[in-house]
Amino acid sequence: MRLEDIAEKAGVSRSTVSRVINNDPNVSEKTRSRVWTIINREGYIPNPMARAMVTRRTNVIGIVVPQSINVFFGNNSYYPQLLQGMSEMIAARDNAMLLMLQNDSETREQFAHRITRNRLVDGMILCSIQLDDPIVNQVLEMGHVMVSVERPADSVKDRISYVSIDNLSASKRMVQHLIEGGYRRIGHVTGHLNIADGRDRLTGYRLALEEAGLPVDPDLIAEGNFSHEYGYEAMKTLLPQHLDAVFAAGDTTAQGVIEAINEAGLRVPDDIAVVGFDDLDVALQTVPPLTTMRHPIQEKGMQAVSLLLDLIDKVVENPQQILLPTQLVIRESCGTKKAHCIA
Amino acid sequence: MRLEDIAEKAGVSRSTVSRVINNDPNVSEKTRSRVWTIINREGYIPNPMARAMVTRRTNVIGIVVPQSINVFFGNNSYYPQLLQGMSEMIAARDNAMLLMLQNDSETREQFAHRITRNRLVDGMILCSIQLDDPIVNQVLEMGHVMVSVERPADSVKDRISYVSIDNLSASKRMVQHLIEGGYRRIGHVTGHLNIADGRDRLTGYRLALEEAGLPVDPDLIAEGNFSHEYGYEAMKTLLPQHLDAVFAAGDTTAQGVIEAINEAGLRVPDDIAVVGFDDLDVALQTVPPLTTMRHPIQEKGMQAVSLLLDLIDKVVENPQQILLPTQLVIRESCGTKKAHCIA
DNA sequence: GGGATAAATGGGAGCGCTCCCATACTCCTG
DNA sequence: CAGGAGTATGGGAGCGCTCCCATTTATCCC
Repeated sequence: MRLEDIAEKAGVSRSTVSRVINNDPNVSEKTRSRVWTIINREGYIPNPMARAMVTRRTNVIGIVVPQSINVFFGNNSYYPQLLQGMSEMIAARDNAMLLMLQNDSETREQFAHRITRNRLVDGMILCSIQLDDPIVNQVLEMGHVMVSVERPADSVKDRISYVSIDNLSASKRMVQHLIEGGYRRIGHVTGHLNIADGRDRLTGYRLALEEAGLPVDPDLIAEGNFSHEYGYEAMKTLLPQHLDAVFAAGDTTAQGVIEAINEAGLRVPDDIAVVGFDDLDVALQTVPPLTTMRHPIQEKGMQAVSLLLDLIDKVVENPQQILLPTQLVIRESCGTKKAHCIA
Repeated sequence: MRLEDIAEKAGVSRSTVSRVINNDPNVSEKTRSRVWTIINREGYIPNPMARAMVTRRTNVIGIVVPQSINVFFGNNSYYPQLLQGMSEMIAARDNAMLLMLQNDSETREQFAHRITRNRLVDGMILCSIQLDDPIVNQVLEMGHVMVSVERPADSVKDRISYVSIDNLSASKRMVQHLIEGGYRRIGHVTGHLNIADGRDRLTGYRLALEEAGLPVDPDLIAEGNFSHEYGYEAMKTLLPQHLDAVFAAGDTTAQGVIEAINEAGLRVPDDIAVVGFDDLDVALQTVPPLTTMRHPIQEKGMQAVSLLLDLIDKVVENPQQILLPTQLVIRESCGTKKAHCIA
């Protein structure tokens, strides 16, 4: 069933049917309703390719996930929430979502090549890009419209729109809360330091200590990558340092940290306080429940899509920066609840 | 850059360039290499819409997930593995993946309507469809090519191709293992009973008991839905029945079951043996490690894609059924390892 | 070496839409 | 009631490819 067939059945021209479908005001009420009747009766659906051919818009946007999916989804509610938000907004704005995952069988370069050669999408959302990620420049070079859900490297900051949070201030706030709680030897298990989120959280940790006049001791910092496993391993290396508190750059990491602490026969928060970041599902499953920094992940996905579509429609211009609010959520793992400071 | 521009630069016709791109053998080696040189130099990439317009193939396949993503990905490695497999095969066969998720803001009917009206995809893979799912009939009605990764209801079995495992035999085998281990009061926390996987596993449980001459006591069966929470709740209702073993229809469910058992002050497997199904990541994280039924989830995703593309290409005909092998993995949670029966 | 056969190439038509311009029709106003 | 502004409709062109058929060029064998 083609548009032309509908035109014939309705006794009007192609143009008129096209106008009806595209809500052009220049159609008489009478004609409009007659055409709609036929369209519905015949179950006509416009051919998206033919449409895209002319309009140069497919209404498909790409979600680029430059890591094997197992890393992303494994026991971690961050990406599901992000994707859910994107999916909601994509559907609301009548688009479709092309998921571009890096496969185990391909290198970063091959993946970058594969996605940049995709001429189907109107634009893409880059998830968890690394600061020196070659994908960014390649996507930029190919002239694709894009939005990152991660602060981009400074070198490309003025060419890339993004939606994120103020990781620096938020993690600084988190560490300040520990300091206010009376802790002095505060360790940090970092996130992935090649991802802005991870690096900025480390910077925030440093700033909080410095501003409080506390030393920033490299021996109290262990590198992680947001994962449970690294949290566990990193904490084991930190244990001999006799910390009184640990700021883990993510909740999943914090879970691993708690595990290592318990395994050493110590208790949270009595022996060592632990705080996380993100307020994922897991923050309520740890024992004790995790003090963490909440931010609207699903909302981030929605805003990213919305921004991308606005950029595509040229209703706004590159580069846009949207920072979403964060909220300190105090639970039992930081041990300040019953103590002096209820922030 | 259009195909025609390449033709001009190479001094050949559109047709010849098209032949080169599509690997038509009827092009001289000399011409072929000259054209490729120009294509690469100019960075030409064919317009997929124009191509799709003529060939009636977009090389995009839809992955239909008729549940909110949180249900799917939440703390559960099943879907990540499945998606990963699909992604690998989709890339290998030079296609793209359109992810169609049911949103929180829409009903099942709205979702079905949205996806069936999609004229972009060449075919779709249905994930975890329910036995009476209206989506199946609607997709069928619209004439979309599809593959299910779940055994479809009998009423449509002869019209739907699928890739799955023999859930019935596998779960029967699992329960037989418990029987061989000497257990007699074996309970079952079911999966989602409106999904074939869940229902078939219940049937397998029943058959195993019947064949062993044991009674099938409805009081020993509690309904779950593959989730952790339901496993926990279901087990609490089962606790008064003095079971000596429990077959959980999924590993995540088993995790909840173990939690409930521990909370009641009982131990696994000494007081109650527990077995799961699927061999997800979580099976190694429970204490003790979970005896479970392994099946190749990633492979399932790959086969489903491969089958779908073959159906689209008409190299095979509907309906095809592919059943993948299962493997009993014996760990500590069933208590048979040190006992008489090492199956 | 010439005719038959095969290989290589070119160009028209058409996929199903949208967009633009031309035309027809409506209605108001002086 | 003529004229003009606005409203409604129709039809050609073209988006960038592929496919088919016609034509040209190379190859082969007696």
